[in-house]
Amino acid sequence: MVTMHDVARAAGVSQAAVSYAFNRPDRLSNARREHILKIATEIGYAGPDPAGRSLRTGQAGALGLMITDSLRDAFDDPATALLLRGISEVGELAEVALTLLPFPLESQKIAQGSGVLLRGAVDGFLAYALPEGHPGIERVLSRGLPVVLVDGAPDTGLPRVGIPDRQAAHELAAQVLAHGHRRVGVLVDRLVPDGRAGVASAARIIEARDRVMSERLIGYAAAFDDHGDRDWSTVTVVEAGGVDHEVSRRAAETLLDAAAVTAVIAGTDVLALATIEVAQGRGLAVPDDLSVVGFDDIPAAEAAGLTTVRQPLVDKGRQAARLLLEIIDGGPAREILLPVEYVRRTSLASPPAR
Amino acid sequence: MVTMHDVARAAGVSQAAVSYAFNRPDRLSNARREHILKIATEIGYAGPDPAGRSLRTGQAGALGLMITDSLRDAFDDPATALLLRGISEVGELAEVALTLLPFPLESQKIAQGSGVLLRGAVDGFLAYALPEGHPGIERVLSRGLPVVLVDGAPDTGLPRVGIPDRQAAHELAAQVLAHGHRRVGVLVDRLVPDGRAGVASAARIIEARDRVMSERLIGYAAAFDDHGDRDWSTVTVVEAGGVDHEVSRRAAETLLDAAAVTAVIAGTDVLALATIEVAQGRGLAVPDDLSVVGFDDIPAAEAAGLTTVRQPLVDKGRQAARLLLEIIDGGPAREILLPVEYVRRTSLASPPAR
DNA sequence: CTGAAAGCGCTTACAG
DNA sequence: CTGAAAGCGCTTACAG
Repeated sequence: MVTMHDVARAAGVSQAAVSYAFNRPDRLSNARREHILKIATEIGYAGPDPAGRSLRTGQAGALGLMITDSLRDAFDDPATALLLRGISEVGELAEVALTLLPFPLESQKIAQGSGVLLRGAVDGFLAYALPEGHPGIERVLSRGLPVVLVDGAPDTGLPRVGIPDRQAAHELAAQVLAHGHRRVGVLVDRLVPDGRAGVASAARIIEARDRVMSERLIGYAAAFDDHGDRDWSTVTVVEAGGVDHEVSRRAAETLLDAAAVTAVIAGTDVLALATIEVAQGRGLAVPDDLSVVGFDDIPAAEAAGLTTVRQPLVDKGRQAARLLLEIIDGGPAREILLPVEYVRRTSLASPPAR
Repeated sequence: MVTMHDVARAAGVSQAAVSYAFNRPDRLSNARREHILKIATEIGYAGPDPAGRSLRTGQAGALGLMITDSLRDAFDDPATALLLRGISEVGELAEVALTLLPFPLESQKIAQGSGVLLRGAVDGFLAYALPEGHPGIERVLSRGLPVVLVDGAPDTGLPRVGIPDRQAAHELAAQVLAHGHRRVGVLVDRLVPDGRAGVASAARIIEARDRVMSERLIGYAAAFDDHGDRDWSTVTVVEAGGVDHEVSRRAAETLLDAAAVTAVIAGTDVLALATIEVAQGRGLAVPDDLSVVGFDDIPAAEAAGLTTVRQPLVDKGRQAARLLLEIIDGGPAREILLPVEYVRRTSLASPPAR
């Protein structure tokens, strides 16, 4: 490997001069600088080795991304894709790399202290939708690196970017109830990251560790409480156990099999769109036979006429990356709450006159 | 910052012992190891600092991903998402991180030697669909790190994972012609990464620097040549200038405005699906009024009944990541060609009897 | 504007 | 099974 030292010798200058040639053009005369750069190219030196620089400066030049359990899911989910877009936009501007950290599911590995989480050379972490009590957060915190939560628990004291999930869900469910629906089903992607799927018991709902889903559920339930004559306890909640299209469809099937509902409140647009598909496959017209509402307003929601809650997904990514960069630079930890908006389209109507 | 040295002092052992406690459990007695680990936790040492380890071992523990110009696009494109899934699957297994390298569009920056491309701490690069002559490749190569091309030029001598684009395109176009189409239009995402959109001149097609698109064009043209009575020169080729849904739709509009075609051969499924949308918006039935074929077989293709070419997108990612890992480990550079398959659905039929 | 020197945190070959 | 020592490639405070 050609090092700075080699270039310095070949160019007849000190090692410091070579470093300056690459990093501090102002500290060298132009001629000197160009001479050094020319020699460097000649002997095949591509520039300072990141490992050396990183050790010396204490900066990695990269942001770590902790995404739920598996990266696989991340690339499957439209909402996540938009978030990543916002994050990478900022990363690009700031010229920092984005490091996706594979997250071994076996928490034993994480706890042991092995794993990329601890070895990844990053300056800080963005933790996306990590379930509560996930050992990853703790380990990362123990490295002493800044962490910004995205869609995480609102009460940890950690800097965080999110939306008012509970209120938005409340408002949305209120709309559904205002249309007169009495037999309502709810779909969530997952409550506890154990892959379990199917009708969720009350206990399961209480032990939910995915804070975003649980906040939304609280919002839905609150809307029922507002009405004296609607009973949240009659609502069937089905958990998909994942975020992909396949499990979403299956969850919709389970719900439609389990209860004769006139409206489905889906915790995400992906679930809502899968529900519309499944309903239509069963010959149910949306919204005439079945109303469906979602959450997120992913791009595909519009074409499907889905009534939903819009959250600024790309902007959430941007804000999160900026906040992390700020904190790395010594800025204060703070919480950013982004605005949401009820989007009325055509998938919500009054229940069919039976 | 708490270092290994601090732990060693606190535990009353040598620095080497601390290193062993974390990296080579077999070189220490169990009691000793546990004592060290306990002390480490007590004084807040989370494990070896990646920067130090990286400098010492010469390994970064991360794979770099070079994706066209902007990461933004990557998260927009279903085919890329599947590729990333395959890559991350392997990364997860091998416990290496995936570093997305923001790619400044201004090639000046790259040429200057600044930029994350040179600073990113990675052990090798996966270069995805990089246009020919892109300065990034050269710079990265100059770092002396292994590079695996994914969907790149087939004749650079660099290790590469791809598919037989030309033959597959040839076969697909042959199917279109066999159905009797004479007025055919072609859609490509981009030929030259300058964002230009619209009808592509012959010169523009020749100067194409996106090798995948140009290979597919060659295949299409070859199919025309096979037929004595079809003239490739009458084919209108429209370039979208990007990969997202919006520009894809616009390209379809441009094509349908420019020529009265009975069939559209789209260079990607995203373009094909956009074409179907636009056609239906104009009151054209697919395939009765207009046949459309795509390329890739992304998940959405099936529901749309799109006739296309299936390529194993996830597997392409897996193979590429594995190959890069192999080469980093000293394995030989080689080329992997993945199989493709013509997928007949309903979007291709005979042209309407006029 | 330039150079000599220290040291960032770690791993490993070596000697015991 | 254990420890002392070297050195990975770099940047920067300091002295000139």
